[in-house]
Amino acid sequence: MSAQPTDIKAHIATLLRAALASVAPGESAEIHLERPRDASHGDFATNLAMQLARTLKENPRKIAERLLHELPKSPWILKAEVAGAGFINFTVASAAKTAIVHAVLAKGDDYGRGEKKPGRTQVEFVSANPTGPLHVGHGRGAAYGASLASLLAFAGHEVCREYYVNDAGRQMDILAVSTWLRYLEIFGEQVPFPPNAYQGDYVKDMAQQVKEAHGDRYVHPAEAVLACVPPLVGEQPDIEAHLDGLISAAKDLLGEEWHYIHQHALSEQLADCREDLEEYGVHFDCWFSERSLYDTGMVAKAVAELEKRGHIYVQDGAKWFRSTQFGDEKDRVVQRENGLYTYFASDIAYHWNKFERGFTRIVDIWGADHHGYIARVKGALAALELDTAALDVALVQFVSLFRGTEKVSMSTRAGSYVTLRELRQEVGNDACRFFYLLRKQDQSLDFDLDLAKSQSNDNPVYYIQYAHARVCSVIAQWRDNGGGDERTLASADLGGLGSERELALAAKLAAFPETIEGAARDYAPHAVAFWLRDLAAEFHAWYNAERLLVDDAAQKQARLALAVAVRQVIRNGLRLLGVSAPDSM
RNA sequence: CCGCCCGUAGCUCAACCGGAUAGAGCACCGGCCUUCUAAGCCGGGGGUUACAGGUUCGAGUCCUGUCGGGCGGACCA
Repeated sequence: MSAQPTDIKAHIATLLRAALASVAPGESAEIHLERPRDASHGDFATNLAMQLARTLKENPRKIAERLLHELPKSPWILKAEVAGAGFINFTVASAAKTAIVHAVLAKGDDYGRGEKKPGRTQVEFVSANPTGPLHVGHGRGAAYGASLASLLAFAGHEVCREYYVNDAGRQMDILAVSTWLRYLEIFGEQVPFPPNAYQGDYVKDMAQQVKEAHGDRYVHPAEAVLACVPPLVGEQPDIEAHLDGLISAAKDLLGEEWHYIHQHALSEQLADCREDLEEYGVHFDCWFSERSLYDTGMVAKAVAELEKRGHIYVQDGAKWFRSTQFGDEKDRVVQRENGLYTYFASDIAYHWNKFERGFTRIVDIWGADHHGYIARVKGALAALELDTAALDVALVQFVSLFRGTEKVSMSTRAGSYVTLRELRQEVGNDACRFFYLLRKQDQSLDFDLDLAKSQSNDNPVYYIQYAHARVCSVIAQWRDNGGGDERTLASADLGGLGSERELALAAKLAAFPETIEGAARDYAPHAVAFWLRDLAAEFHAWYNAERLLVDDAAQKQARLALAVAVRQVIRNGLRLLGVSAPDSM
């Protein structure tokens, strides 16, 4: 008799391959085994015969019969039969199902971890401009990116989590000049604050910090500032040009000291952002500076390389990348008439740099409004003869925030938004992370604050955590009543398990690794969230139907072992989602 | 006008890269606490998967078109 297989699914696949070899030699059809929703269809089902029907030109049921006839006997298969249009359904022995409990307890935190995969994956996410607090939209990108990265890592990939810091653009200049104008206000120099500058109170806080550190060192008379700026006149004044004028004025008047204001604003906002994310349980391995791409000449080098390869032309004084040759709908400017590079140019350099750092898979997580950007970035990679297939872009749809039925408008510049920090304080980190993950990232999300707050006790995350806490509670009582060390449960005799619910639970635990694999493949952490909800539901049903602390010692051991295995899998799953697994609630 | 993402129960969403009778939660109705946490369990009603074609053993899933919604279409980022 063969040794009991630790992976019954793989065992069946092996049997099927053997049958396939004798029924259709040379056929290399992929063995696809699924777990039927309907219990009457057994524990596993394959559509192999239906797949073969195409090439063999034969009735799928007949093929299934022949496969079944050639299927090697196994003591772990109780029944294998043809059903429906040509499915082969397998029913496996109880012992082959419950064996998973030992596997879970032996592997512990590593149960579900995939084999180490070759290559290096980078996941870049959030990457919000460091010009103000993160808001609820960033919260979704952060929750998705962090969980996806954890999921990929757990599935066996080497993963690097990166935040791209946009510290080189006009937005940073606007933040710096906003800070400076608030600083001037403190000293009574009234320069009208532009409506398109950053309005938030945090700007005033930074201005105050500058004053406390350096006194009036950066003060210039309001008249001197306004003298450099074209006044706002007419029906529709050009407020953008006015703002640019203020930036120029600030640079001229402050000289080298402009950089201090600029740097102060940047490092303050970045530190705030980092702290916010760490509290949220979102960690980055690398904070990559856009400005460094300019400082090291990478941007100029990237444009020069495209030019060398003949993909650049000059028109109206600007340099254009011929992205239409690579599937984009129009060509794109990389260097403006005024000599400044565009954001796109630094992004080409950035992605080239990602390849140069040795990543074999690059995952960019962008807001859905950037979707038009994919074609041009891939086009640039193709022009540089880099592997465009190595770049995957996951678009995260928008979050609309509601207070009841009232939609909350969100604008960073206007300063009217709910911050991620406020959201976390109101809803809690766990519920917040989980709520975001409860839908696919490519679905737009209505986040009702009132609902999230009032329903926080009905949030499914508590349902899952409760299952975990319940097991902890039972184990604590068992231990207090002389049960001993729970580690002894790892070798418990599982013969006491046999009810339908127990076998279904064991089968569910066995499906965890393939759930991880599928979720990682599809970039779909939400699949883990839904799966955990199902697991918790099966556990709660069992818990209500049957006592764990029964008198029969052997049965008690077996049930407790199953419960601890469930707890372990919940813990492993929640960890990937960035949600805590509390011992009590 | 063009491109991308969508359209599934009253609401919010799933559905194993084409599989068997499309599933959950919320809401609604009815039951279960002197025993391990009732943040729980058990039961019930609720669907022409926007619409029309096509591909095949089989379509919510793939293709075409129509309708409806969201987001894009800067020498902004």
